[in-house]
Amino acid sequence: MGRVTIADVAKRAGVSLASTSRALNGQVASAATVEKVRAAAAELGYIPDSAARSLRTRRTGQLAFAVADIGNPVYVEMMREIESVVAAEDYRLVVSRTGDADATVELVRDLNRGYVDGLILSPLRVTDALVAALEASTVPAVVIGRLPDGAGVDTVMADSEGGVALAVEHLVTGGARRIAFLNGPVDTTPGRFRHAGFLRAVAERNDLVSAEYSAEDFTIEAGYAAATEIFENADTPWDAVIAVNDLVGIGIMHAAATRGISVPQDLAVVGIDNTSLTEVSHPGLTSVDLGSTRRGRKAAQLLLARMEDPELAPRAVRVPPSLQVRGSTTAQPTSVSRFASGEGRPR
Amino acid sequence: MGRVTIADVAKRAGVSLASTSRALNGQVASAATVEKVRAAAAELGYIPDSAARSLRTRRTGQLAFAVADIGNPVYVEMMREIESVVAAEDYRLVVSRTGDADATVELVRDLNRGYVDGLILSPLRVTDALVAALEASTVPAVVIGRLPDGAGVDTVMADSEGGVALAVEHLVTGGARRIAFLNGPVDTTPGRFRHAGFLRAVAERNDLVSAEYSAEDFTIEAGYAAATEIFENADTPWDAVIAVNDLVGIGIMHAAATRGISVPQDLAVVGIDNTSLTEVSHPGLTSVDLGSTRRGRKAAQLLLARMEDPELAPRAVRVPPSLQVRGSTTAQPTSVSRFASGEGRPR
DNA sequence: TACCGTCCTGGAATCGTTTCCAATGGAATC
DNA sequence: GATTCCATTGGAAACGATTCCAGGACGGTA
Repeated sequence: MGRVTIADVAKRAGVSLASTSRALNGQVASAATVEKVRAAAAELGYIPDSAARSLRTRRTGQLAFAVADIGNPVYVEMMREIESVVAAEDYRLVVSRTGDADATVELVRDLNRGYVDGLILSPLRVTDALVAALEASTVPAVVIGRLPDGAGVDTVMADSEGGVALAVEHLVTGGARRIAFLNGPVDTTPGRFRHAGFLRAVAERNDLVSAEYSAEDFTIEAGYAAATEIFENADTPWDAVIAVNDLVGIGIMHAAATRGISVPQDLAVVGIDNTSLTEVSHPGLTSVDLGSTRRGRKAAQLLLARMEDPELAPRAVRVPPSLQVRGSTTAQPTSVSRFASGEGRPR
Repeated sequence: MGRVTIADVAKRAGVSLASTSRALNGQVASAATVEKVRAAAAELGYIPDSAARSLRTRRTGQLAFAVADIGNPVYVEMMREIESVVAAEDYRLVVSRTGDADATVELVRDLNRGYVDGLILSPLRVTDALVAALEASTVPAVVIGRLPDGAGVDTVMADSEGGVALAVEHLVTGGARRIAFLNGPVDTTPGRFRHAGFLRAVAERNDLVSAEYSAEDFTIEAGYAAATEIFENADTPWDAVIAVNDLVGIGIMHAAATRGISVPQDLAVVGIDNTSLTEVSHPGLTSVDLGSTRRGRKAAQLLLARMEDPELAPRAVRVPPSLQVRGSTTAQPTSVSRFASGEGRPR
């Protein structure tokens, strides 16, 4: 015995194929028919075939989430949130790697195969070709990040500038005057905007000494290497360093520990993203929360809304930042006690 | 103009639909035909439809990876590895949550919808119904974890017992005699086997004082709470604690820090899974590596092999454990320097 | 009784591919 | 020149669902 199809169910129930389909899908059908069909389907253990249904309905019940590196906790947190939002609407989540710029464009073009009903994309680098592909796509897409003004694509963006300003303000309030920014690759969206935020925040005050460095990647290792170099060569002993993300921030803290620089007494460190890592490090890493889970949720909601009504005007949502202060910027011996109290990072 | 179908390409190329399909899929076709078809397809921007293809070929090019909680770094590491293995064979990855026991069974049954060609499942709890569903499934599945002996399903398992034994041995060598085990929920696969490993390892020596506790969940928070309670009530000051996983281990270290217990001098802590978190904490967390990435890779390979040949006899692969020693068990001031050297966790 | 409207029903078309199978044409062999 | 063979080809039948559309049954009203 092979697969049980709807035809088998129809035969067993003694009604037509059409009626069977209607009965199973809650379309118009008499109570008697529904009853017979339900029973027959249950007896046979009928399970509808996705491919056939997709072919006919032009819907897959799947959404894609594409990022550069699923290893980065910030993407994991987004994914979790997105999964929970779309699962509530019975969508499955397909994960993809964006790869390099060409691969990203290829990924967007591939949407036309129709293997998903929508895409949430968080590209590290945005090219013209990518924007064009997104605008041309018949499959709805939402971008988490920044697109050029006027791009006809839904986006949800973080307020990097505002977030970094919060960090600078916090550090200055704590007495810091010599503040460095350790960026990641500058040709990326986060690299560019977080850096810009730092420049602006620093420019707004005239009592600060500042400089920008950059790590080769958004990783702990790269952060460690870059920080080590800074510590060795800097003629200015920095009061504080703001890292482009938490991973790089952790790398800085390790480098400091290795050289006997104590955090936060000798050096304050601030990360960005407020991932769960901030609570694992010791001391806890003060971090700018750019709302990754909220961005994930927002993106999922935008996508669902657009799939509902494709004619909607493109929207750009901005999620406000906040600062989560931990031990890496203030000497608070009880800074780890939140595990008992349940405060801290939003879950 | 609507979707471009293969019929449009056929017309444009001036050949039959059948020939067009063959030409595009590298089946037998004359060079001239291939050329014409290629050109026509390119001009029209033809992209084959996944649903139609799946319906006909009974293949989707998708695999599912199902775990309890994508937030746990050990699953993220597995997923990364799995993704890279299957992407090389042009498979996409669908992520699912296992949820509770019933939901897991439901998930396996759902495979019969045919939305994926295979499944990699890492269930926290294994029920008879789950095993039955897996054995009955027409879609190949591989389980990362333990199934009852004789279950006709491919599995890849960690050597929890061996791994915990390594940890005990390491601690004893370091001088520890009073060793506690902080488990997670005991009715889960990892809870059960890691605990059993501890009991056996301890039983093999007669000079040890030991006890087992359990945290309510496999999280930092639960580890912190349980450890705090242990520190408050224990009449035995423990030399070392082995945690059921890294998250709980980190929780223990935080609890220790809060109470002024210094690690590793007053208390040694060992985690399990050797996730990236072990290098974020300070000091670094010594951890039993149960080969999560290798298990992920193995699982992916087993799955691909079984899809290739469904008649294969079920296989059970065991991945050997190792111990990664870090600062939480030995006072090594340079324990964080590996970021510079590139050693440590396999990537 | 005739007519109309409502509610259900089933036949058949359709979604876009792949692939079976019979047919064609030309080259090669005798 | 007839026969065999091989390489290609195109028509048509799947794959398994949903949905259009015409028609039948039935009840109510004139």
